[in-house]
Amino acid sequence: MKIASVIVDVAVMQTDRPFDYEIPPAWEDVIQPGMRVIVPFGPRHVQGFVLEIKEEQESRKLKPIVEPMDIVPVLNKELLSLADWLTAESLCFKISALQVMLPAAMKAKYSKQIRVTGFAPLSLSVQSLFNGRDEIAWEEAAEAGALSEIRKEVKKGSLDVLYSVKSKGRKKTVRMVKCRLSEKLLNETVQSMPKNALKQVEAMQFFLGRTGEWIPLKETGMSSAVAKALIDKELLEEKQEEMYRDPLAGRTFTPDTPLVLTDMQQAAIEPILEKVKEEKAETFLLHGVTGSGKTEIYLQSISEVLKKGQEAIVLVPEISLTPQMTDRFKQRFGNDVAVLHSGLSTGEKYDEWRKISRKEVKVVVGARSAVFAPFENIGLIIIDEEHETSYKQEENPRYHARDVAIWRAGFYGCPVILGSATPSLESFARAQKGVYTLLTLAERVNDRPLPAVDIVDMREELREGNRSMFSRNLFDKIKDRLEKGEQTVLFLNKRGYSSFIMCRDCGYVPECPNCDVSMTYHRHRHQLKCHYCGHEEPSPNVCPECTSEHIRHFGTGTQKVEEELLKLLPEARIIRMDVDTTGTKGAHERLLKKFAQKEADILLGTQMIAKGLDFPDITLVGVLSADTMLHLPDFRASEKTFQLLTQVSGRAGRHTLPGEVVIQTYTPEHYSIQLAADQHYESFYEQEMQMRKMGGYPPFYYLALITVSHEEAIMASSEANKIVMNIKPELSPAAVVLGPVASPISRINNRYRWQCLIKYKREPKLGAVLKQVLEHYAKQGKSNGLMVSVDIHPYVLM
DNA sequence: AGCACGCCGACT
DNA sequence: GTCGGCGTGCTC
Repeated sequence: MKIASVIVDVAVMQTDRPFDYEIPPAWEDVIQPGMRVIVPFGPRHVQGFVLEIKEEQESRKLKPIVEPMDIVPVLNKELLSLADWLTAESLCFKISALQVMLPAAMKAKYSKQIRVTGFAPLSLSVQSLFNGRDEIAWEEAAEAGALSEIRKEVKKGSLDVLYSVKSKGRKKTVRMVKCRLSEKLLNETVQSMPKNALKQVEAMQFFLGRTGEWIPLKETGMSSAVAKALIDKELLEEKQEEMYRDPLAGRTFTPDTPLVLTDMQQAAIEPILEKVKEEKAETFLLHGVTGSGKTEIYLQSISEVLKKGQEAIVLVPEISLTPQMTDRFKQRFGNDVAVLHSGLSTGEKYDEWRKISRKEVKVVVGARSAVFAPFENIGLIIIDEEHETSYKQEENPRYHARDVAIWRAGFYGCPVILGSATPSLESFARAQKGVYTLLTLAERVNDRPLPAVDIVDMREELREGNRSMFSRNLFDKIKDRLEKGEQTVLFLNKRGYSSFIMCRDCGYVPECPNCDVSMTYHRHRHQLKCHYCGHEEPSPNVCPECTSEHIRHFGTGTQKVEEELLKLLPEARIIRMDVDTTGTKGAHERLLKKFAQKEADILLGTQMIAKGLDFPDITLVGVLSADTMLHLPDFRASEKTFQLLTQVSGRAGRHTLPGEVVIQTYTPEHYSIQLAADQHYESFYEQEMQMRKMGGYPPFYYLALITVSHEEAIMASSEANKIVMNIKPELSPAAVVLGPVASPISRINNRYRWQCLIKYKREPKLGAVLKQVLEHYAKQGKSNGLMVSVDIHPYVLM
């Protein structure tokens, strides 16, 4: 008999293995590895992925597959083995690794119906619930509080529970109609149709000269009632045609042509093209200062790949997946490009995915998850802004897109380009060691100078009596640009946009009742919100501790900056970009467009404006507080600060007008600020490498983070201790185990969190040991309420 | 994760 | 004596 081994859609340790199912003879030629199927699992039906198909001589009693969910496999052999690797690397469940490769629309949606069997009579109360129908939704019975009643009926055999599985996403279709008559017959019919059927005659006349042609119903102008009548009369025929939702509808792209490369660009692209030609896997680190023309190198490398009939994947950080960026790919490669980003609806993403899967496009530009694009002949993978932390997924499977890209490139034998003006220390260190090949673009295209950078010591400002958030230096320069009609970008180096409130009299700061974090103030709704558990409450007008009315809205959010700016420069036209103003679809694009068209003088924003902005009239960039990020409990704080400041500075003076940058800080002596001002990557690298070496952090050590949580602090800490005791003897003496200590965020959702950090260089057994820990707590933990999670190569240590 | 089965307290 | 609480164990 033919047997399929299937991974079921139940993400827990106990079901994290293949289950065997009989393939019914009817599906024997249909079902293949990589397909989704519906299988019975216990009393219900669930979605599953076929891993392999086996032929067995002896028949055994297995449940049969209910039905396939796909006509062709959604995951090919390569992606299936990538899932194996992901599972092992990130210690996730196999099902999570499989799901992450597919668009959300292909997740299963489960529902239950209750059906009358007719085998036995129904009780009166249940009869009235069904009210003549022979099937109702489970939820309806639940709402009516009739579940126990229903259960009894099911036992009696008078009712049945149906479990259904559906794919979430729908293919979008359009109704098409065609006239079935010949031209001659149509003419006659139009004449002979009853005169009172005016609309029908009108509709049929539309088809004169287009008989036999499929036309979207919409274009014929007839109503659906008319269409129905004509179809019933067999004058028309209809069908549903599958179509793609078009996220770029109404946008046109002026095709562009390759630019002439500078000598430096030429030198950088040659080794890449060579590997493309040889079809050899090699990872290049393309280190190019801002404005040095990395994108053109990407574009021309891709061109070469397409010429060979191969495909290319381009990863871009979500935050810079702006039209400005994607348009360049669209302009160069037109309809060969699919774009995947979070701004698309589930359906739109599904459509883009299908275009890729059917090989209707050759290039994918997208955020992290686009690294799983189901191409089968990849010739190049590019990761732009390689250092961005958003390439690491912070939920299971906790993968890094860079690692996945390199794996896939190994499979297909193709190069990977990691591009950045400020490479991550990990990547640059690998380039130094020769693991990656370093390519350098040291100068801006056309020799445009890097902008001049002023560092302003805000302590000094304060000492001299300037208590505003703008230093005199920055303020004068903003005023100057206003007068000259040039543009300014003001950057608030702050995670998010949020502020908190504090009582000025007693210093009370409202904290989330469930989590150990202060709450975020949302001005538009005058609410306090917790970003970790979602708890919300009205913002108090009186201090709950001391009843003082002096409540200060603390933390300089962009809104506050905007207000103060307007006070000082009422004539300035300001565009504010933060989570509040870019929440709606397309808002991001709209605001940037406004700025590009010079409808504003100042663009004020957070992280999201640090990248990709490339407007000729930006001649001033101001960083309001460069060091807010520096004091986070994160060994990467300096690196992040350096990267951000360098990126932001790169926004100024990219065209003919020279640029200036003002960086305001309370710690002007810090090397990450000093060296970012000098745009001196190598020096920063050297300096930071020393710090990492001393601290025993990456790239000198790898990290693994174990987090233990429990409702009782004691339990979390004692179990974390036990774990450490158990792990330590399994590791080599070279490994360092830090902690356990309480997590920086010591409580989330009423669960206390303890963590321990393992630093290691080579621990072949570590994966197995950690898996054991997870398995142990999956069994035990369920009853004692303990949760344990493991993050290999973590980016968030909180 | 669901869901069934099973074993103990408060109700008609 | 039954209803329903949630501990335990299983799902090809």
